[in-house]
Amino acid sequence: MRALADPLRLQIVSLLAHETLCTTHLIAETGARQTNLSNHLRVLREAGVVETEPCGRYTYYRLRPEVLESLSEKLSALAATARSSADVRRPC
Amino acid sequence: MRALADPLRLQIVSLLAHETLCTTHLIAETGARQTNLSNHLRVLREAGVVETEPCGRYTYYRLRPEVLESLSEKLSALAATARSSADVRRPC
DNA sequence: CGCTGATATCAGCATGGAGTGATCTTCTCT
DNA sequence: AGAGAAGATCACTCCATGCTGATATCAGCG
Repeated sequence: MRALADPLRLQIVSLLAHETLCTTHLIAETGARQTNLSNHLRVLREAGVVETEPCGRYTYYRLRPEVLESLSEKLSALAATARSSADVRRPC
Repeated sequence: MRALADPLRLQIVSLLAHETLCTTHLIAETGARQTNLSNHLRVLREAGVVETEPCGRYTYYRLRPEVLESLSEKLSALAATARSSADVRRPC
C-alpha cells in the first residue's frame, strides 16, 4: 500500500501498466529528475511491484500484475466483509 | 490510497470491516491515544472511507464498502492492463 | 445547573520520506 | 583505452504528517 500511496509512484505504475519502459522513458514521461525517479523505482522494486530487466546499458522496468491483483483482492475481501457485517454493531 | 497507507488507519479499517464501533472501542482495540485516533478517523472521514453516526454522546464509525470496492477495481484494472500489454516494450 | 465522560480541535514537536546535486559504476562506441 | 550516456548510490535539506498534551465542545446524569 505505502509503495503505491505516492503520486509519482502511482504515475509510474500507470505508465508501466501500458508498456515496459526504461528509466529514460520514465524521465521523459514524468518530467522528474533522474535521481528522484531512481529512488522511487527502488521503493517499487523493494515492494515487489516492479521488476527490472537489464538490457545493455538500459534498464527496463516491468510491472508485476500479481502484486496489484493480490492487493485488489485484499481490498475486495475487506469490502465484502464490511458489507456482510453491515448491521453488526458493538454496544457501548 | 494515501488514507489507507498508514498502518494504524489500516488497522482501524480492518476492525470496522467486522463491526461498527465507536471511538471508545477503537481506543481499546488499538491501544492508541484518543487524540491520535481522532486525527486518523478524520483522515478516513475526509477520504470518504468511513462515515459517522452520532448516537447520544457516542460516535459510531462505519466503513463505506463502495470506496474499498472502487479502489479494488481500479487496481484490478491496472493489473489487467499490465497483463494484456505484457509484451509491449518501447524501444530506446 | 454543575459534573463527568466522549469526542473533536488546536498548537507544538519530531520523524520519515521526498527532492536534489554530486559522485561512482557500467555499458557502448570509436 | 578513452569518452560519453544510463542509472544507482550517497549525503543533505526540507516539508508533510504522525504523535502528544492541553483545551474546547457537547451529551447525559445527578
